[in-house]
Amino acid sequence: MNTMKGNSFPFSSIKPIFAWSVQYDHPEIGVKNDRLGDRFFLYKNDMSYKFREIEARWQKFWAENQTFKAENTSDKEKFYVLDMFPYPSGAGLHVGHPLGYIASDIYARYKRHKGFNVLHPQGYDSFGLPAEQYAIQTGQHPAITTEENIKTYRRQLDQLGFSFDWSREVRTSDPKYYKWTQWVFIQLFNSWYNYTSDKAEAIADLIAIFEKQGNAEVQAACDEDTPIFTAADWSAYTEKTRQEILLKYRLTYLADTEVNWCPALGTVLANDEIVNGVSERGGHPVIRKKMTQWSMRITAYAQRLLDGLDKIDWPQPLRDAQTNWIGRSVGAEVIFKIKETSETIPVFTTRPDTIFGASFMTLAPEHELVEKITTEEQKEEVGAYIEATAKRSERDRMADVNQITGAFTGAYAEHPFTKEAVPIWIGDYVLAGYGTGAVMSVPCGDQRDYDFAKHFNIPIPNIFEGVDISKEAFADKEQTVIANSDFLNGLNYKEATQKVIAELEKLGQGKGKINYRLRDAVFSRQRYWGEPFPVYYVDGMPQMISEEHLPLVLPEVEKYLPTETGEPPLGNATHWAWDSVNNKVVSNELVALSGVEGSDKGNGIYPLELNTMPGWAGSSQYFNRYMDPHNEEAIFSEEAINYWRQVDLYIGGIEHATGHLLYSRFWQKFMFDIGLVPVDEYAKKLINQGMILGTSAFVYSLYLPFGLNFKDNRSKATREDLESYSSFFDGTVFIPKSIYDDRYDLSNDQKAKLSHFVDELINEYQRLNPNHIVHKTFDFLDQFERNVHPVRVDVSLVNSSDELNIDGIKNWHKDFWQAKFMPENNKYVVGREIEKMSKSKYNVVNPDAICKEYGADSLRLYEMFLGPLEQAKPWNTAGITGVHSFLKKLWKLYHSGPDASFEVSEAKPSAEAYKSLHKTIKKVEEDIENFSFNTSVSTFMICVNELSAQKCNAKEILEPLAIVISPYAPHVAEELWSLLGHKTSISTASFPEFNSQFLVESSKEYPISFNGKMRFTMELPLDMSKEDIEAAVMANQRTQEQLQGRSPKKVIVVPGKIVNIVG
RNA sequence: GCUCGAGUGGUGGAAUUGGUAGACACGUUGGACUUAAAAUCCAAUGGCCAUUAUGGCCGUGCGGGUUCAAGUCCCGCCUCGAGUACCA
Repeated sequence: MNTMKGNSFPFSSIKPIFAWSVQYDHPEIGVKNDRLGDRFFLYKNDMSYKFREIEARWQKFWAENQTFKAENTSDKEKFYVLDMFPYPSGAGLHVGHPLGYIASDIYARYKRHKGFNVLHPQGYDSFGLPAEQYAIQTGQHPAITTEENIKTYRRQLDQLGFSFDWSREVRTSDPKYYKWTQWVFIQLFNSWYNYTSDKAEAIADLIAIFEKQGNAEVQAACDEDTPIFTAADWSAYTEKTRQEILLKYRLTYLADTEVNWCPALGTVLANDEIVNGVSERGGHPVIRKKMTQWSMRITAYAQRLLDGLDKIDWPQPLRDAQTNWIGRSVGAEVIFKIKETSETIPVFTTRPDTIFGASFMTLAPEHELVEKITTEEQKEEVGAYIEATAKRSERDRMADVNQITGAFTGAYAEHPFTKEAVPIWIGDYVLAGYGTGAVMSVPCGDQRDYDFAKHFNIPIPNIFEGVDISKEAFADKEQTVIANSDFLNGLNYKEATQKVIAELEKLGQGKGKINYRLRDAVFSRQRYWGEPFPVYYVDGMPQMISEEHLPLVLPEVEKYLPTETGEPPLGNATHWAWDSVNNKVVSNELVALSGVEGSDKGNGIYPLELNTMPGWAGSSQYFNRYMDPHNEEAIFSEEAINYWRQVDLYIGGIEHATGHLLYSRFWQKFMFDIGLVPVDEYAKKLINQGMILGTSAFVYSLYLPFGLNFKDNRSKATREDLESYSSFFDGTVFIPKSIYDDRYDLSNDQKAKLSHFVDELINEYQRLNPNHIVHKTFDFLDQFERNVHPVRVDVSLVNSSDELNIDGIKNWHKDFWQAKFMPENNKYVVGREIEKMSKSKYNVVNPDAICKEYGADSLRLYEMFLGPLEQAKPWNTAGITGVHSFLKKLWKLYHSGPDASFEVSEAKPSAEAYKSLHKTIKKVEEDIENFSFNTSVSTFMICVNELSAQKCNAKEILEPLAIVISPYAPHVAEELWSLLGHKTSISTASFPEFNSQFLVESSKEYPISFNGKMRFTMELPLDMSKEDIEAAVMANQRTQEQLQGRSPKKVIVVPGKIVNIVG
């Protein structure tokens, strides 16, 4: 919270010569001011640190001189520093956003000082949902909102003094940019994945293979239902069939995908938009529905995405997240024959060694064979079960894991070895989307199978030697010795697995297999504000618009909601058909005139795709596009990509671990395969900056029954209100137990306050209802939940003493004020909670105010000073005065002249001054290389404190010092640099060379410890021998005092470090 | 449940390869300057004990261990945070 402390003068550049102020609740004047207070000053100009003026001047200078423009050719070595580009939301930047940008900016500036040609671009991920939702509500075109938001972002970024090369700005929603997103999509469409060469290849090559030999020998990533065909079959197929088959191989393909469909809203919902099976907004029913959607065959790259992680310097948690997400598991596919039919069921298992323990099989309810194999007697039960599970969303299914449900199909499979009948069940613990959607259930070795068997009374044969399975399954494969398993008896897990796979292969009923959890990525969204697909449909088959006619620009629509027939918003466009003869977008009406849709006799006008691409489309190639952002002929030139190659340092949040950071690696690998980029990992090193957390404020509002439902704007219950409740409200006031336990982490003071408030209400009630007996009860927690609850309020409306700005609240949230029975005059109980900083949590802190009050350099230093970059940390402005006064001290060092005017001395600096400077150079250099920016800030403070104490004003010290500080506080550094007489930007200066000779010491303050505990220190020459040190220490009187006459057992002397005496 | 990360003063956090725990800052207290305040400067500030000085004891989530020496290494726990979840 802002306090009255610190440099809070409205005009920093002028210093008060006379001033008086009115304090809060001034005892004499009796004036109560609001928090910011009113101050009246008379000012005179002086030479103090005028950060506002300085920062504005240099920001202007950098912009006018394009100081940070990077060239694609240079004698210097290149270095590419990248930030994750922001989504320009309407809320603007909060103090959490710049954290990573400040770190990367420091690094980029440092690398420039170190003589690198640095590429440090910035842009906007400007397609996205918030702008679209705003458009739905207001009718405002998302492009306009987006443009406005970008302006705000740009202003906010500029005021922080980042060294971005803005000439390379990209925006994903700019047709000039998304032209190339569409272009990559076409390349993906025209490619397939060849497992033999282990890379993506042209679809034309695949066609050539099909023409020659069919697909039997082709090892490719393809749909599971791809039929096997010969060359003769291929030539006999119709064009449409061929296209259908090719679609099963393309890296981007159309497929029926199961989605959460909300008919009332006419859109697909993400899992977290559904609560208890109904939509979060509106409470409409949601069903699981198959929809034809574009998908990306990212699974083809599963292994390479895994292997690539070893080649890049990314944080371990992030690599772990991707590894888990890809979820490689090694096992076997086993094919079970179904008795009395010709059908087979393949299952995937990681424990083929336990096959003799398989006492049943379980299929996912959605499994396609379920209908075929279910017997007449079981039809009803199975049908009912499937219907019941279909109603439950995936999320619900996951939520009640403990509930065991299933149904018997009546069918039996044949065990591959024993040939015994294995009953086939269905159960929703088996997921349709993983493996084959079917499992062989081995209850003795898998807890889920065990629970299922117990629940349905299925036998649980034990196939492990000497293990008790009467209570639970035994899943420790390392401890397994197989028994009751024919040829596997006595073998351990490894041997048995090998053997059983060999036997299965002999039978032709299985093989070793590696399975991945990773699923193909759905690439369609039923949204307006995204990249249109460069796709039109002829006879239901997708056709690509040829590359030279890109971009296919997003059409205008009347409204941004789905159409009445449930089509995506683009279905509202009147001009959204493709004239394949003239290669342009034309009116939809012309499609109807083309006669038979798709027929050659028509006019060649076809419907365009109505879905748009997801958010991660544009962010999957932006880092490469920055290298050559204005190229209209190609996504980037060969020279540019070969010069910059890859990102050397990428800074961004870990929340993108399994989204953007995985998809973009996939795109890069694909682009590598088709020869567009020289490396298949685009970011050599990645750092995750920790989140800056916000402190949310809650008001614990008491919500007694009689406080509800005021019809007018009254904030206080009347006698009538209270009496109207008397019939069912017997006077029991439910005192929240929570006041007294720690659920809401209330302080004693808050508890007392809330408790007092309750008492007051009871008194009020009793005054009005004297016949009622009122008693407090602690028993009705759920009543409390309903009656007293924390209500979020904007943090800016609560001061540091937990006082509410009541007028502010009234304006801020009308409903909040009106709906609740609240006490008058600040008798609120305010609670606080640290959580993610977010507009929806009303806990954002805007950097603008801090910039205004302390300046960008202070904010930059402070954000770094908060703690290690990678660590999550709550925002708290309390300490910012520290870094701000550091900057003032720094400024003073260079202003030793009369009236604090600029003055530095040409005189030779002292040895101490050299030492202070070179210590700092060394430490800061190490810190930046290690991304330990917080410790650099304290190093600067130490240095400036030392130089101030030495009264050092030597140019020879202060000039290099400005350079060392400039990556962190670039504005003040530029100003000092120019005061030192330089005409060019400090960013062109070389980082000072560290010279160790200034740090050479002749003696050392040795810590003398006894049994490892330091007792005193002794100053001894560093060139003293071990023996002499020992002698000197032993001769010291204080050593003898410590020993008290005992002779030491041992004396450890580590020259230059420590002396330890063991007594 | 699984995976990863973290536990150090009133607070944020320092502590290279094991070698003076608490750097640097915030806050607090006292002082200087001032009619008064702000700003600035100085001093103290892990806890407990002692105080005439030199001091003493305990301390990095808990319990063990290795070592001359452990915040740091090893073993076993506890707590918190993040991610992920019926993945066969």
